[in-house]
Amino acid sequence: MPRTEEQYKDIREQRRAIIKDTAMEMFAEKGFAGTSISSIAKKAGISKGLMYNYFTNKEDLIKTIILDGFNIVVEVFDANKDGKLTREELIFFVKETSNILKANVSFWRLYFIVMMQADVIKLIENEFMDFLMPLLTTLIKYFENQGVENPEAHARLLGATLDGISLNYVVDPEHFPIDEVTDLIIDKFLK
Amino acid sequence: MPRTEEQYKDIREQRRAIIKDTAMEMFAEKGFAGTSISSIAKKAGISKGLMYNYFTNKEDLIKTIILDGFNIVVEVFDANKDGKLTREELIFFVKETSNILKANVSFWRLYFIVMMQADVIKLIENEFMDFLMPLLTTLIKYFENQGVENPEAHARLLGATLDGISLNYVVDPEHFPIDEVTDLIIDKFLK
Amino acid sequence: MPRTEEQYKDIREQRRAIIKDTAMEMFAEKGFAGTSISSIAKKAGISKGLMYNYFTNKEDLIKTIILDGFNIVVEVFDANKDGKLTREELIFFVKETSNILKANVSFWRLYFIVMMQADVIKLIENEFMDFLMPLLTTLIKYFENQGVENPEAHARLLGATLDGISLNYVVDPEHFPIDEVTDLIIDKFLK
Amino acid sequence: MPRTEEQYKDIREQRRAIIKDTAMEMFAEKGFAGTSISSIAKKAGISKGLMYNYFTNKEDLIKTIILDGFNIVVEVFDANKDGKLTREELIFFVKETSNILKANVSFWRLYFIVMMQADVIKLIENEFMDFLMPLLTTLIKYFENQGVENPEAHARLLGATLDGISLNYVVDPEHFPIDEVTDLIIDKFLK
DNA sequence: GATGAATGAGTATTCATTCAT
DNA sequence: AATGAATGAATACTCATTCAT
Repeated sequence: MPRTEEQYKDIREQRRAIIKDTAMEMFAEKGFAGTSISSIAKKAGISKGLMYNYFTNKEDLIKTIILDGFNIVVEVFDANKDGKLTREELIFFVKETSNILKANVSFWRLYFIVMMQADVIKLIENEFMDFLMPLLTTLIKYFENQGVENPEAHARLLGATLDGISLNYVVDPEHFPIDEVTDLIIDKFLK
Repeated sequence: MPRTEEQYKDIREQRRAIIKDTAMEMFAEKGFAGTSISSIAKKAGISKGLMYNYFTNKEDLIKTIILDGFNIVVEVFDANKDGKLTREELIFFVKETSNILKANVSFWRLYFIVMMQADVIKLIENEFMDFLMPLLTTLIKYFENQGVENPEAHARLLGATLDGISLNYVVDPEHFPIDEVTDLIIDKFLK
Repeated sequence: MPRTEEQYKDIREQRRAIIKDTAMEMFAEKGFAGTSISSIAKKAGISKGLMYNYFTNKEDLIKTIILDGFNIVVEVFDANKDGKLTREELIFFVKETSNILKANVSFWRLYFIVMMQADVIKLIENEFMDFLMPLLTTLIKYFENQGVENPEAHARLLGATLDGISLNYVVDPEHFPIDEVTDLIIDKFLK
Repeated sequence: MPRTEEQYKDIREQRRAIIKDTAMEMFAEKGFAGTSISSIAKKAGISKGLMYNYFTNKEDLIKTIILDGFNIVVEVFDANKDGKLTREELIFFVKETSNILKANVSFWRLYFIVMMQADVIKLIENEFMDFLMPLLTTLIKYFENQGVENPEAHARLLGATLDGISLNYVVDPEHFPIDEVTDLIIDKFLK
């Protein structure tokens, strides 16, 4: 009996996930340019040719991986999509950032490593900005409403700080005191 | 008659400088793996073959560049070598960080990119840690002396924040308001 | 649908044979170092890249060719694998050498020319010794059992003589009286 | 005081000799293609550019070396030019072969390597044959006078044996017992 | 859908040779 | 005569991508 359309779709999606996971691991390990399509295929247990059935090319593969990560973040902050931010929402936002990191360190470790690569950044520059700017605008508005002197500097500093924390945690999750540091940010920025 | 030894030395040093500057710019622009030796040669106005007269290979070139910059950093923070930090010294430290970044964006861009690449990290891992750990220790001591509740969290947060700022500035130097953000850090952490 | 495993195997074996034959001819004509991979590819009617699908590198190619020849010889002398040699076996051995040469002069002509090249010898030194030493040891034992005064010199001389005959025959098969010379060796060494 | 013309000529000739000796050693060690002009220059203690003042190019250098050696050989066997061979002369001939080999292994190593390369053979083929054929004829006559059944087979076998010995010795001069083997030939063929 | 053979442009690197000084 | 910087063509090898089956 042939598989149902549903089953085929499931197989495809599982396989896509395997390819993406494998690729992310290898991109993190050897760099984007240093990882060949055929080595990913081999490790993922499929043929080279079949890779192109799932992703149109190498660029598509890395973009998909990166955008998947964006989407997770975007989804989490869905609550703020109205463009307005209360103090409580922002505190949630900050805490949630650390929770997401802690919940899946290994994924985000790879994610950061992959994202930092110059050639990768170049590929997703536009999408990255499309994702980042609304968040930044919302933050700036928040600090404006708080009546601080330099709202953009505040917003940029908070963003940069969250980047720095993520990076430090992800590089050395065992030693970086993420909970204390998170509390400290809230204390410094949001009290 | 051949040129004098002095003349040959001058030629070599000038050429080496041109190659390093050009390479750094391109590595920062396109990444290490994404920049070919021949494209550097072309941009530097010399032949591909001559590159190998000045650097034994691509790895030698990137290492030389990284270590050159590393020496600059070590020299700048030499003042803090006593291991004790006053508030004024720390403020100087923070400001100097942004000054160094601004003074040579393209180098620090490359520097960050390189530090993120797993296989390149291994090349200078040891030297990097030898440089970083004393700074962290000194920072922790500073916050201990300030009598804050969680000195390590403060030190880590400040370090992470400087990382995040550096990263954000380096990725988009035209838009990131580094001076305002720097003032804000001083205001938040060191007042 | 992909080809069957059988089909792929057939394709690979045919291609490998074509590449090896072409390479041997060119190595004999222009020397190992003087023959480029891409020129072999062109003459074999395939792309440069495909060469590396069949042989991991140039060294692998020459080694495969040389070891193919060893294996033919080893197989023929399989009968002597017990390490003991009767006079009859040794006579068979000597006669078989000339028979093998006569049966495929053109192959062995190329083979000798390729084998004589210093850079080639260097690459297969170990394998060559692994192949040669057992034969030599067996020969020495034979002459020991015959009670001659200097068994190693006898064994070496017989080996060198067979080399010289092969070389002379292969260089000029039409004029070199291989049968008479073979009979003479048997007469001189094995009576 | 400037050097005399004579002195300049002496210096040139000494330098040419040094270059040739150095080159021969390196060609024998690493093969012709595997030895770079600049490595010869470095080992000979002169600049790369000056090499071209002494030899018009790499081919000129190898040809000069080969023809030099060829002249040595012709000179040594001049004594046998009368076409008649006594047993004592033939024994001297055989012994002299091994003496010449032993006296300059690295040259003969190179010489054999070069003779094996098809395109180089064509350069000196004629001179080589002019030298070899009379020797063969003389040998055949010798065995005729000895009253052996098949004089040509004897002459060919002796020639081939000397070739084989030369080859084996030159390939592995440290282990090949050339003196014992030489004595054995004399014993087998010339007693 | 699936395979892996096949392509060709691209990469780092080497080296004989030239040339300004 | 002497130097070594400079060139550029050539080489081994890689890899994203295509395609016949």
